Amino acid sequence: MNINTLLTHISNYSTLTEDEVESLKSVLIPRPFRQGEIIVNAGDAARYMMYVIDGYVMTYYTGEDGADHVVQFAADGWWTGDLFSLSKENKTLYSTRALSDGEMLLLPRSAQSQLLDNHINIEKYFRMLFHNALMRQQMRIIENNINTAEERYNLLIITYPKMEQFVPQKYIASYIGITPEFLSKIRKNKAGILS
Amino acid sequence: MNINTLLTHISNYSTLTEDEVESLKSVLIPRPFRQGEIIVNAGDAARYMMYVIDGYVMTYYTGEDGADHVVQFAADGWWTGDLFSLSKENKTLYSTRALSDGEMLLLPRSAQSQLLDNHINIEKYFRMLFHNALMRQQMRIIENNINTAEERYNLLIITYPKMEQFVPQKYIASYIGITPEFLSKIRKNKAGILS
DNA sequence: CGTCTATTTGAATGTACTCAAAAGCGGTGG
DNA sequence: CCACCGCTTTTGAGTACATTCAAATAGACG
Repeated sequence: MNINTLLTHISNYSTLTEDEVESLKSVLIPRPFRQGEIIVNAGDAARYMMYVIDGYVMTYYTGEDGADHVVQFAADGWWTGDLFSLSKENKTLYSTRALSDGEMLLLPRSAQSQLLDNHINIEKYFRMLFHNALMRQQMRIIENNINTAEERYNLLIITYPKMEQFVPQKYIASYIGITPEFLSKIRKNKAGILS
Repeated sequence: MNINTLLTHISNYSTLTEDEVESLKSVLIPRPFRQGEIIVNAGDAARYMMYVIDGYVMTYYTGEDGADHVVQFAADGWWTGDLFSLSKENKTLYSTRALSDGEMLLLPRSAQSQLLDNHINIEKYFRMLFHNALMRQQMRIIENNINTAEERYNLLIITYPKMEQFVPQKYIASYIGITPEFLSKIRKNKAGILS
């Protein structure tokens, strides 16, 4: 199992002791996945945090009307899904689906609680991780309010140029909060401008 | 200074030692505020996290066009503003403004770093605080995409009924991402239905 | 009371959605 | 290898949601 990518990621935030590294290694579960596979289903017990080593996944919320709403895309080097694994909630509200073949590491809920309680540097890592994620989400809410759909789309493909190559358009549409039909029209306009 | 409200809040998440309580008390700065006062201005050095003891404040982002966008309201018992005080950034992107007279506790940036490094239970508290805030923000993004402006408004006043009494409508409009004019029309429709 | 700001109202416009149908595309089986 | 199936994307017409701009009204505060 290639845990190095995660250790490198952690080292950007916090310095783990040998002991902490070993404790972490001992509880992570490698989990390969295939394109299209549903890795976690909303309503399941909230069991894992997931760290993507290779490939692409997305996490989405299914509304009362049955429509899916993409919350997050994740590529290698990203944690994803199931923040609720740490909270009081038993069930996760979100589903996670593979957009390509790949592999992730699962960090089980109970093991994570143990790690956090016993290893201050791991606690620190997650504190900083959540803090950064929170700042980004806050900015995303503002950007959603300020920008039109077309501007949100442009921002997305500038920030993550590779995303278009592996994410079906309808999921991109969902992520930026519009219908697939309307995204198609936006793209058509852009093409017209460039030609 | 009334720090008890904060200590109670912390005790919901983490149990502090006597020593930790003393350390925390020693660095908090009471800060009374008056209605309309700008407590923090965007572009200022990111100096404090703020915990509201009494009264109401809001935190907002000023766009390139000069328009303000409300990020968060905070009443007593809420942390607010300036998440960036903990990050690498030197300047805060957000301004904080008092919506009523009241009082807050300031937790200076440097003191907070010290506290987090030296007191695992305080680190744990903030980890859980950020984690909860992150879950809420994620859900807010989804709700913004799913719901119309009218539904977002209804959701807000059901969740925080008292808010209408002290927050000017234009700020509520900003928070839910619409113009003040359109919020006025939404409210007019509701009144019509009720009469 | 007067001034300043917030809110309301209305008309015209722009942005995004719905619904329906057609076209494109990838995989599967014959 | 091709024909078909299911799913995604495109296209268009009609509609709904939300904004802009301008003007009138209402409230707050000194």
